[in-house]
Amino acid sequence: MNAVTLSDVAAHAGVSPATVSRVLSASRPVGREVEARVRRAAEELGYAGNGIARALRTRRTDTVGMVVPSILNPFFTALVDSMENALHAEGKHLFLCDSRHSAAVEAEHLRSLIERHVDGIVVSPVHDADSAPAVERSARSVPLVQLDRRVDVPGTDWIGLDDIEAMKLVLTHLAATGVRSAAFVTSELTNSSTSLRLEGFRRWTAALGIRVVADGVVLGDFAVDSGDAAGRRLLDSDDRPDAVVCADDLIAIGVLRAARDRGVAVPGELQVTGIDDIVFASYVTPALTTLAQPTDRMAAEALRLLSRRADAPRGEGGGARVSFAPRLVVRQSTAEVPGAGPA
Amino acid sequence: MNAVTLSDVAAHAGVSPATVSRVLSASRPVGREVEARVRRAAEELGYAGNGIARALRTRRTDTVGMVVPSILNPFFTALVDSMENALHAEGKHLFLCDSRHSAAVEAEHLRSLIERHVDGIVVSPVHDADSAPAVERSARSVPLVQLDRRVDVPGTDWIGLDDIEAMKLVLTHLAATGVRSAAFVTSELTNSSTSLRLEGFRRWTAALGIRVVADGVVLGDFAVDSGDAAGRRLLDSDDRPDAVVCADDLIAIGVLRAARDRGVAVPGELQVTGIDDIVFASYVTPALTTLAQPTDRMAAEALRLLSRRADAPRGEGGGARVSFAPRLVVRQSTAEVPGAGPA
DNA sequence: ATGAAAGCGCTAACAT
DNA sequence: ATGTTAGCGCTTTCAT
Repeated sequence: MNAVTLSDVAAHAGVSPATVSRVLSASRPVGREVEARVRRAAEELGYAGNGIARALRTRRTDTVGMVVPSILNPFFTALVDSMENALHAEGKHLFLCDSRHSAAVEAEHLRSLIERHVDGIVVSPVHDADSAPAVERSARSVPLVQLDRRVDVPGTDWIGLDDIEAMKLVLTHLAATGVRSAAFVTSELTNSSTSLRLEGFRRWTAALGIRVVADGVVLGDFAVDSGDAAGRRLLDSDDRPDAVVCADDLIAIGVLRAARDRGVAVPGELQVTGIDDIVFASYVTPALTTLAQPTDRMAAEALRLLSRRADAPRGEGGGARVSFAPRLVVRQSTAEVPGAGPA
Repeated sequence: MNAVTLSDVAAHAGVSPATVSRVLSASRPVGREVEARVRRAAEELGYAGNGIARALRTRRTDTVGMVVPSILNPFFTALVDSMENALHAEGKHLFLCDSRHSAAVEAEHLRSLIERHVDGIVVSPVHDADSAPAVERSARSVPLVQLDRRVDVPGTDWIGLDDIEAMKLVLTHLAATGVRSAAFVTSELTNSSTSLRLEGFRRWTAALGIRVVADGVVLGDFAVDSGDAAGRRLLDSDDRPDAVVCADDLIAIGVLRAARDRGVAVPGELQVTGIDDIVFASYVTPALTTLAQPTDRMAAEALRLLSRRADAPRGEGGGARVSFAPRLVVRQSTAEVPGAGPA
């Protein structure tokens, strides 16, 4: 519909296209009077510019692609928001892709992003194994960092949570409230977060002398319904735990619902914890004790690593692994710590 | 990093660039043997293609831009998800922009999308008045439809909820449960949804003989904390309503929290309703009675209108206004309808 | 069925 | 400080 080109502006202002380009991109000094004429011409014609042509020439799109397992998961929504903020501050833009938990869709998105020549890619791979080939291939043609989840690809950077530390924080808190036995509810072991959190759970229950109940590790999805089902199972068991530690807040909210349906008092008879501190964690009843992830800092770090890769000569180099410690947010789904006075 | 071009493939296969293009885009018949040779060459060289160059030439990007007030609002998250689904089905991609409730940021995003030559724009304008200039300007250079919220710009299409019908559904239900007085909590009157919902509230309370309490229309934001504050105000008032009708689920969740803090039983002493049926509406206590929006159908309709505009010669034409009726989802925040037996 | 050539709109050498 | 020229990688007439 709009077809005003840079050459049109040049003709209108009586200068060369190069001069117009210099004025509009401020890439080189230009005479005061000429500059004014060019600006006025551009204004009069309603010149809009063509980012496609510019990108073809400069080989930069000022765009970063982001691929997440599902934007419907509030944690990823928050991560996307943090990335958008961070990019906006640098005048860059975000091209968002949703894998809908499918490695095939994810691979397709990655290919498309590379074809679009984004300046970098931030990806949270859906699957430990299935995601690896596409991630590896992509990392060869564009700066790429993994965020939150990761696959094992040599020479790529990763930013995420210190999962072991996360489990330490949660279990130490629970131990202080008097918990003697616990269960762990998480997703299938097909992504990195899950595996590490389970490892942390095992390590720190052992270290703190908390007993893991029979069938005390339940695998499902990162979803409320999955947590609900797991909760029922655990509550109906003969070996009911003092606490259910969940690998994310959605699962924890499901467990809370199961407890309510079963008439089990939280935190009186059962304590429950999550991870992520999604917005709704504070709105459920009882409000959820969880671990907050510093998504803003993670996003900033992701961008830093991305531009480092962009500047690097061609450095495969070692893959950086930057993990952030979460912050424990104590709410009403866990019990008071004896001796700890009220705030 | 990757620099394999179509010409490289052509040279490798011993054919002209034109032939390679024809094979890879299947745009014209090509000899069987030649085709095989080209495909093998592309494969061997790891040819990826350059979407920028293609877009420059074809003037199509297979990309639709979407601009929403805030992706952190779960309703918009759902809308984005629906759009992504619909686009994915047609092999197109979504370029998502978040206005963070700022008309200035929104205008910037719109400009950027046009510069990127997206094939179309779907926008939910943040502000009745402030958003208008940029929306109007954008609509002149690219097919554009408004979704959910709208500004008054002649000749642009809009898809959204039938807000009057929405209020009718809610209030009819409340009347049936025995509600005699009500209040309405919404955002400031700076966006289209709010104004229409308020109008519907006024019209249908009058029609159904429901009294609007003193100071019974409270304005704030589409946010939980805002609903919480409004809820306290209404509950502390001398003229406490039987029901609080909220303009979205976030507000309603805030009102529920206020009721709990004040020890007011829901739905016994106070009934509460929302709009949107966000995922968490069913997880709060008591689960929220609300109106579900058919976001998938809305997204599909948005795309249909978009391509209609793309095909149109240059038709300003009349702006279509397509509104969808919501579906009432009755949960525990409203009372039983007397005489209506259990399901 | 294939190739040659032009050009999408812009920027970056290279002149002057 | 400004203009001239070439060309980013692709598709698409127009020839053959």
